Amino acid sequence: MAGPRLTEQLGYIIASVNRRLEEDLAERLRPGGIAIEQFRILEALDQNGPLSMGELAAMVLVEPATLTKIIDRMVSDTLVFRMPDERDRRRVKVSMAPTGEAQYRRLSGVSKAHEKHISEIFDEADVAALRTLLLELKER
Amino acid sequence: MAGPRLTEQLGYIIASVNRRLEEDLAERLRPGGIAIEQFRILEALDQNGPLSMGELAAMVLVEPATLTKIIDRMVSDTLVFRMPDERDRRRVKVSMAPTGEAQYRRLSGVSKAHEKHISEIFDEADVAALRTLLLELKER
DNA sequence: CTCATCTCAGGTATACTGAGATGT
DNA sequence: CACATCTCAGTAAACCTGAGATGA
Repeated sequence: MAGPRLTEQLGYIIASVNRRLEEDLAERLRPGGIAIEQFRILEALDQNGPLSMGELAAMVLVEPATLTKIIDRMVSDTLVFRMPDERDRRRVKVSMAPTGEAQYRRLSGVSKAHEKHISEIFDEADVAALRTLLLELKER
Repeated sequence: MAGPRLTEQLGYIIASVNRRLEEDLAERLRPGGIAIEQFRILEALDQNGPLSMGELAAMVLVEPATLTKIIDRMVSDTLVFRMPDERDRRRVKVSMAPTGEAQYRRLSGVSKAHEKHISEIFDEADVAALRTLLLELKER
């Protein structure tokens, strides 16, 4: 009748690992004085060009209402700016501003270092296996 | 020079998966009107008996200061109670109260169902592999 | 008119930090 | 005295929900 032990549950293990990794990443971003979500936003914009609020919220894993406030702050800091989407004027597109590009360039080594930190724990095959399994889990 | 794509980074993938799983778990717990952290606390106490605030905080993945407030609420709801640890009186032990046991019993099927939901995506070997890889990542 | 997209506002819960109290 | 454990207070950011504005 007893449930599975907490520490053996996959959901719990993933939460722990996620916590650890976010601590590591936050630590690496601390000198830049930028939060993880903001960093991911800059990264997403750098890699995809301008994105709508909705697309960005899904990508950065925050609620739309929360993203509104994050972007408000980033606009104040002139990291990004908003623009109406001319094709569908309900949408608001977010673009990288020069300050944001500079900021991102300064921190762009962080992702690589962080990923490297992770991969040093495993050999290549394990990293690949882990990625495949997690991606499968993510899609469902 | 470009960093790894956001959506291919292991850290990001784990964050996404974690988010999905927490949504699923929160959904299952909604009828019981209990949050994930509180549920994990009840689970930890059920499986280990009374734990100190420090042990519990580590297990439930929250800061000690945050746990203090969560336990305050749970004490108000008579789910758990605090007791001084007689061997080391700096410590505060948290114990399950009868209401908590009843509440947990009512929800104890949730963990199993949640884990089952996860494992249905994979075959047994994949689940085992994933668990092993994540545990390795967790320990470092 | 219906639906989609985004913003806003109110209330609740958490994170983080540093300071304080108590005990080892 | 140094150190560990827990609590407390203040600030910041996030969640959730529902309501509103705008436009397809």
